[in-house]
Amino acid sequence: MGAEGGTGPVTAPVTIADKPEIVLIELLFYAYRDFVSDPDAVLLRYDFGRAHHRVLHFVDRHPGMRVADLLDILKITKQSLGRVLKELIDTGFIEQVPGPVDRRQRLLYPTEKGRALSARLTEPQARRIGAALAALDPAGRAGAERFLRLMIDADERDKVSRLISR
Amino acid sequence: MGAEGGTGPVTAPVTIADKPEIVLIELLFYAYRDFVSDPDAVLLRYDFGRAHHRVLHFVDRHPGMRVADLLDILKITKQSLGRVLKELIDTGFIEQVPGPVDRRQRLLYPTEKGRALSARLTEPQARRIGAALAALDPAGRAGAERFLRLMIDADERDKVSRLISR
DNA sequence: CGAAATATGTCAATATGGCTGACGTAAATA
DNA sequence: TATTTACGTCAGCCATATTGACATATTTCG
Repeated sequence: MGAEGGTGPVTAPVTIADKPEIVLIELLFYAYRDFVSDPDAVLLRYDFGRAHHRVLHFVDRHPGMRVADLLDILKITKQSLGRVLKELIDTGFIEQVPGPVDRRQRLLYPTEKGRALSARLTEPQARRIGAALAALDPAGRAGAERFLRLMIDADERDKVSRLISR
Repeated sequence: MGAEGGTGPVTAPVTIADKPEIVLIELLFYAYRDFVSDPDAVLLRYDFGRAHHRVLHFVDRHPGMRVADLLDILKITKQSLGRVLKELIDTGFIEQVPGPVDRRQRLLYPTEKGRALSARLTEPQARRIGAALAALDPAGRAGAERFLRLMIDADERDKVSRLISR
């Protein structure tokens, strides 16, 4: 093979002919990059970051959820969650209520204020999604949803499906 | 209306009937969460993180790209890129070559070693994508791809399309 | 009942990956 | 020649994550 034996620069691009899956790999990157940036402007006004958004979203979506459930969704440690959650509680967006049956639990609820902020953060993302779905036919919409479900770890899919569909 | 005038906990969940777009919003979160974690195990062995992966991927995909192009894809500052890029260069995964026409540029190329690592990092993600696509019919596949393209900022779509399709 | 397990919180140190601002250099361009 | 461009770098800081250790209720189990 050629004279370039060294570990010099490789000039041949990786094409989608070589690896067709690259298209979706990269689309996921670009899509997520832009999609998650939507609420940044609003978050800034509250001195919050994306971590606050994620926490508030899931607490708002599943009022009364346990801390452990939230950790399992976010896949972070309780120490990481701690700070962000504390700030959301201190500023009155989330409230903790002792579990009525198991009093070790501290069930998480949004306040009215929390619900309102969550809705405001969801708004631009929902608009983006809505516009995309409107541009697709039913088969396309179903494909998008199925594809994303299949991106989830196989052993998490049922749990996620249950969370989403309620 | 009721007696609960205070800003007490809100107990009503947000349902997908209220906001159908939430399904896709959450699926994007769960999908990305698991999808990007695939290469972590391999990255660990090289003392690299996800930032290294992203940089190596795009340099490998577009050999000879300019630093400015990379910044525009990643949407980070040159200072952030700096550290990660330096480590990839110091460890021999990426090489810089002065631009032949504009010598201010430092064109980025993967080394053979860099190409190999990039392929290894891509592998598990490509498997995940491949399995998902295999489970969809052509209309579903097209829908997934179109949906993700529509998640990208409108004024970025053409640029991204050009990047991907070469 | 007492021991063990569970749910949660917290303190401390550290890593990663981002940011802003300031400044420097070489090369292209006006 | 003056300005702009492409890139790099130093310094400090912020957000978000980690590991490990330890504390406190409360529930469950033997």
